[in-house]
Amino acid sequence: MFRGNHPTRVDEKGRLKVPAEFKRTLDEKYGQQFYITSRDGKVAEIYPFEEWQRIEERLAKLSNFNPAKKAFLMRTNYYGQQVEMDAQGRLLMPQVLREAAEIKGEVAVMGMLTYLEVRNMDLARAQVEGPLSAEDEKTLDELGI
Amino acid sequence: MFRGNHPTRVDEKGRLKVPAEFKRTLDEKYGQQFYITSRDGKVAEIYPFEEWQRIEERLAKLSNFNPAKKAFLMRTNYYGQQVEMDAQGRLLMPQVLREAAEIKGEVAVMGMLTYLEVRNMDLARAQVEGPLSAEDEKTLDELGI
DNA sequence: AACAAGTGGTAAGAAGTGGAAGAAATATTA
DNA sequence: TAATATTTCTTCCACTTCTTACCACTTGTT
Repeated sequence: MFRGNHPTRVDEKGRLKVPAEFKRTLDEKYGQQFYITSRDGKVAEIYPFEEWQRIEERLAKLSNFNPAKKAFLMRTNYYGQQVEMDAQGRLLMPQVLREAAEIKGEVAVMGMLTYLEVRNMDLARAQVEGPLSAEDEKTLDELGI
Repeated sequence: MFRGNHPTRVDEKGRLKVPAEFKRTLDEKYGQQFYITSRDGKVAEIYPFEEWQRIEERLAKLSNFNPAKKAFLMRTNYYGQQVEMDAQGRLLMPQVLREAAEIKGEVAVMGMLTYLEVRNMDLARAQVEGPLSAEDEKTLDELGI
């Protein structure tokens, strides 16, 4: 299960160094194959291939004419590529995605339990600056968080 | 149950010495694993891992599209890391969080019953200086406090 | 004085980085 | 169209930096 933020770098060749903490989990639970994509072009998503296949299975239950399925596949196919980790623990990020999400230099790699999200560090920081809205605090308060 | 303020220090390597008083409770009730994060970037929160999982369970009840859940997870994921205590009773604070909340040198560790809050000592002092606002006093008065 | 708590340093190994060599793809020219 | 040149991409190797686990000392407390 992936949790928390482990900052890392993407070099000029577009290779993302997988943070050691996440790599340990990947090595013991998954293979070397990954599917890297995005559903909005702002955040890159790294799926161990086995996890991506689960998503495909769920999609298979929907008709090929289902608009949500078509829209989702259009996006994930556009940004996506199957990628293998190299011997140094790096992943080559798809170029279209790198350009769309400004994935270069310092990036935040955030654990989303079953997969990883990659964001441009500056954009991520900007997004979390400032307090939660009063409305959001109320929702969380009701849950006892 | 954690209560009160036990000041301690964070060394240049970012290691926070857990005050003995809190460590006793941690040793007898919890494991060595912690989730350290923040919801506002101003105050670090240290959760025994078991306690953090409870929060995750409560969040699981909300839809992934719930704005409060999204905002909360974005922040806690951005600042957060899973951390293990070393043999000397120290916790390595995540670097992004140290920088955001100015966690270095003298800090206040305050017991929040199920978890701990860590603040830069100077900022904490400034925050408690001066009297309570008239509005706050009124609220408390109505409760008979 | 003895023990618990807190602090600092170090060295081995892990993590991270850059670059060179080889392979593949594309372009160029006869 | 085929042969060759050029460029881009990819894989692999070697070096450097940094982390972290451990050890040892200092300070404080009972």
